[in-house]
Amino acid sequence: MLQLNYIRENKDEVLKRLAIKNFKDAETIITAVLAKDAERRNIQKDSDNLKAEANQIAKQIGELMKAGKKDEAEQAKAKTGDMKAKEKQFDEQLKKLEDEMHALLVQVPNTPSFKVPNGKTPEDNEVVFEHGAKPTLHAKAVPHWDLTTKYDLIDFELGVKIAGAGFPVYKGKGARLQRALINYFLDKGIAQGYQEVQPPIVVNEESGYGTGQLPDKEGQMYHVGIDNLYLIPTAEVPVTNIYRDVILKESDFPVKNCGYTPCFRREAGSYGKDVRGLNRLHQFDKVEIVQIVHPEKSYDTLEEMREYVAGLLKELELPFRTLKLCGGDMSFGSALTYDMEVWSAAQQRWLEVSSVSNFETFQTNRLKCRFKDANGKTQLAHSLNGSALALPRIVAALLENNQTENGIKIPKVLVPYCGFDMIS
RNA sequence: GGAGAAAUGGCAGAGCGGUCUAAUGCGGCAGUCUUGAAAACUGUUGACUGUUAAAGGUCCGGGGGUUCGAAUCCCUCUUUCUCCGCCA
Repeated sequence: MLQLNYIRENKDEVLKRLAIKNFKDAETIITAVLAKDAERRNIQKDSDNLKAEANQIAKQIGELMKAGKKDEAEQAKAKTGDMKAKEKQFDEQLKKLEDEMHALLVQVPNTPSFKVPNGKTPEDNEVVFEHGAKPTLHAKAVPHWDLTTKYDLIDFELGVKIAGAGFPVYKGKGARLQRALINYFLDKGIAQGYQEVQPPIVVNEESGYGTGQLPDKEGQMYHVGIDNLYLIPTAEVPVTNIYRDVILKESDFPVKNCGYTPCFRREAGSYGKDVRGLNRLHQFDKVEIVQIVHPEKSYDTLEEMREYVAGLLKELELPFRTLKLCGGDMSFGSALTYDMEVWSAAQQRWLEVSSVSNFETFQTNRLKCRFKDANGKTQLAHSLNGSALALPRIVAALLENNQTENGIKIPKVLVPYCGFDMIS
């Protein structure tokens, strides 16, 4: 959520930046917010004055009672008259205005960094880095959904029987490969200075709101109605919410956490080749990295995180490219996002396996995650996160790219984790 | 799931209707002393809002109520602890 103060003082800049994100109603909403804000501040002033007066009288009555001057106390009581009713009226007006302002503000996406390229669709994203040659496959090469069946690694139909489409059952070496990847990603994260955490995989409303999934993406999450909990769509939600209502010390920076969790996404409305095989699932595994940093450092941190994820892909020997997302393709809360895509050789397409974003103060403002700066002033920290990495599409690319006539080769770094070097 | 108790500042803990702008201790920070450190002593030490700065306003788990006045009384929700039951 954007900071009200910032909007108040930089209206034109906010509008200019929101335009990069192609946010249509910017002018209308921002103007409405500022109008309500001005009104609220006026009423607040009147309300505060009234309360000050009432406090004064109450104090006097206290002193009179103590001195045993009952009559004078009664006279003072009479002075309070309709103050109480007025106070109540002010409170109601203020609450109404605040609610209305809030309802408007949560609709406004984050202002993108000026580094964000203009554009509306994924085609407008900017390729900033490309690594590795696309492999040439043998003549009988097939997509991963055929390989998983051929080698009995993943049973999609069995998952349909147990839960539904999009909930695969990993078996044998397929399951072991999953476990290997999770351990590999976590070990790398720890080596990079991240603290490993195992958070809850359901969250309450407040947490969903804190990182921006609510109210914006209500329909994308599985909801446990009876307890009013949401299955997490990413570890970002519980891990970032660790810092909700926390005031950090400057010496705590950088706060680095990583965690493995299953992730659940309803993905309503998806269809076709995008959801074939492992391309898009309702439940999948992911290791997430999250950092809370000093505002001046957040863009350096973003680059560091991008490099880190790129390093993982290099070690896995997967051809990949890095995209800087354009205004129209960025997520709601992000100020700058890099997507990492691996080349899936049998499908002949790029698959997104990581998204690394700087949220600046967008999340921390909702979370009230702050720190005391050198001058002793509290200010909002910056939050960032990235997938490092999401498993299914990595598995898809590994299987497809490394298939030979004799089986599927496991990349060197994973062999110690898998306990085998070939799936055959 | 049943019965009982509790929730106060970074922590411990007092306050149970009227200077509470919340005692006291610990911790943190600054100073004195010291070559330096420790100890001791002195001072300081929350968040939000508001203002050029102040004044003022709000906050004692959340929400609501009683009252001229609520940390303190009432209702409600949540959480924690103790005992019982069930259980990986």
